[in-house]
Amino acid sequence: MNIGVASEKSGLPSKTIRYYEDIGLLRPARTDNGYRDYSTADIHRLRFLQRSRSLGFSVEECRQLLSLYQDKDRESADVKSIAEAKLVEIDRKIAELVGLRGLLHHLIEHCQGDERPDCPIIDELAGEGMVQ
Amino acid sequence: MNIGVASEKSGLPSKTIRYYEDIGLLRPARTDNGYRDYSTADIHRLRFLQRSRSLGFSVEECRQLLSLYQDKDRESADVKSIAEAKLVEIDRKIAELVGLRGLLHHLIEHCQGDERPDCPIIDELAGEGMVQ
DNA sequence: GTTGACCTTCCAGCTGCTGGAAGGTCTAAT
DNA sequence: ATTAGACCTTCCAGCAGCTGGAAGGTCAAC
Repeated sequence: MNIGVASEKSGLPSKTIRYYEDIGLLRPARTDNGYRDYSTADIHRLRFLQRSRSLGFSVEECRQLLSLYQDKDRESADVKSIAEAKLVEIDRKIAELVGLRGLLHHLIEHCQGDERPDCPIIDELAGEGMVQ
Repeated sequence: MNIGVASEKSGLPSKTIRYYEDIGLLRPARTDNGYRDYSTADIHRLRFLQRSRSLGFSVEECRQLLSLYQDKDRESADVKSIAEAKLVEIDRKIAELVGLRGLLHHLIEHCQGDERPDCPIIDELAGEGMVQ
């Protein structure tokens, strides 16, 4: 299978697939003309990568998960601990964004949004607002 | 004021302050020896940048906000629209993370986390799980 | 035989810094 | 007067995770 087909089947751009190869995530065979030749197992790996990346795992985490995926003797505890760490991280990010959202929303509510120069958003950013 | 003092007063690392100068966000004076010399107005700008960055605005958005900050004839509507766009973006990010969190949580709940190789997390990433 | 769609490699750039090297300057203690 | 150290300067390189583009090889159809 050429890279274009692999791209279509995995949902990853060709560029990304080549990049994953560059950083050693997978090594497809090559045909005589030098084209990459993907097996169905390769496609499974690519789809696995696509899914784990879109679930928010870093490339390095994906590397670990992929090796666990390919390891028939893996312990599910190994996978679970990676996933749990990621969950904690996601929770932290959500909390941060929710805090940000609250502050921004508050500022927008208090801004007239008219043609005058008075603006509580600017005041806050300048450190003169009521929200410290 | 030397860059070290400016760093302390603004809460930004010296490296970052130099970087902001590189990309044209501010141009401090220089003393005879070539050292950067920050005025109190510069410190205000740096604090403004620090706050807007930590509120999640991109450097380019900060550039716009900073020019509005320095524009005495600005219209608050201009600032409000930037802030509102950012709010929409934050909401989108939160929704995405919450979705992610749900899926990951679900997977973790169903994983034994023991010494056996069966693992629904891996199964899902491989595209064999019940969550598509 | 030529067009156009594919494929290859390599190099550069994106965001927003951060680290480090190599060197100049200033201050305070000896 | 010297010297240690804490500052400052510039420049170059790298982080993640791609993405774009150039320059060229290959293949299938017309």
